[in-house]
Amino acid sequence: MGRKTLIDEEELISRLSNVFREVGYEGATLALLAEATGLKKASLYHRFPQGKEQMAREVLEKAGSWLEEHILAPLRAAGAPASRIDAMVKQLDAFYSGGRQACLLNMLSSARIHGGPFTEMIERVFEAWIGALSAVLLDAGLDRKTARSRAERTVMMLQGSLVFSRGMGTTRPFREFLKSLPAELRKI
Amino acid sequence: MGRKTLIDEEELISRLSNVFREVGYEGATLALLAEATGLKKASLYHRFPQGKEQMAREVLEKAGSWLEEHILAPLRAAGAPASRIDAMVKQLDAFYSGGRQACLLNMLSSARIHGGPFTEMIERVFEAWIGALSAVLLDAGLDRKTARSRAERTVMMLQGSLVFSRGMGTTRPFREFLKSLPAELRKI
DNA sequence: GTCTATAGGAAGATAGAC
DNA sequence: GTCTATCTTCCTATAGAC
Repeated sequence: MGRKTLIDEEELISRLSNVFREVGYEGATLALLAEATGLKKASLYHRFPQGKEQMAREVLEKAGSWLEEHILAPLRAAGAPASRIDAMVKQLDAFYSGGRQACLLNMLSSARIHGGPFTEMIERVFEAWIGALSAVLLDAGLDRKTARSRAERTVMMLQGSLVFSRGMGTTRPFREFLKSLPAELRKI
Repeated sequence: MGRKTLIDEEELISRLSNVFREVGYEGATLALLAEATGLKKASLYHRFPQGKEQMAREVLEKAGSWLEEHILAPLRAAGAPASRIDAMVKQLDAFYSGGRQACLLNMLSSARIHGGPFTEMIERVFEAWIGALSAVLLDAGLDRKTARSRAERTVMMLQGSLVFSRGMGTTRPFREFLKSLPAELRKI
């Protein structure tokens, strides 16, 4: 030992992600990130030569590809719109740990970096999410405008339920929102 | 000069508030806060002996009393529920600068302070807001459970629309949400 | 690949003059 | 009440041994 990888890539990114989701970009000190990963600061720099900004970028990229794989791909898959939406709900529940973990898109959007290196990626993720959700609702028979509007409202309600859950110190709002979502989207 | 107050209380809190709303608690450095207010760090400490934490606390208190005065009191006032809601929408639009400024309740809820000195106040503000909104919807003829649920959803959508607006770099989601709100609340 | 040690700077906070 | 100057602590980042 001493020369081997002590923590695998996936777990490393996941632990870093937890920190950024809890305290945001500025709140995530290298001391916190090191503690969460079990690595020393210098080891983190070996893996991420550009430091904290690179860590946040890779964490955000990972979240984007996770969303693509576990949420968007299933939304585009074959099957009834209703069952595709049920699948999304299940994955969202897991991704946000039943409402206990905040969304990176919210926690990183205030990072005051020169020009904002996360801005573009955050926009892309939001856009992809709403696009895929719109497509399902189109399949379900909604017209283009209504589908887009309802997709946007869904993403906003998800974000809002996470903010509200965190602020109130309970996961109930998030859980109730997820529970009501399939019926909401089926309306009209 | 030199011994006089160069900035009045209200304006001071307002400028500090803008910084916390933009970059959150950890992102709000004393350098930023000093720049925004036109005061030097030492002057800020003269006014806020407990430093940044006190600044954030007073800013949050001010936001709470602003909400009470401009949003909750009008919600409780005499008049048709619909017109009281219209009044709230107008005030919300001003308070969030048409969607350009984030909500303190979101931006301060991740402040990683020993035990979280803001937690309690954030909960209280959310609770008061939803209570007042529920009461209006009760007046409008909704049953207790539905009124409460719709009030919560309104607050969540507001938060979500602000998060989404910031993430997408446009105020459109916030503005559209506000515009649709009166009709939404009138349903059923 | 991980570590200890440390540089260099920015952060929060204070002292004391005016 | 505001300022300049300074202190201390924490933070980001690097050097170099193993």
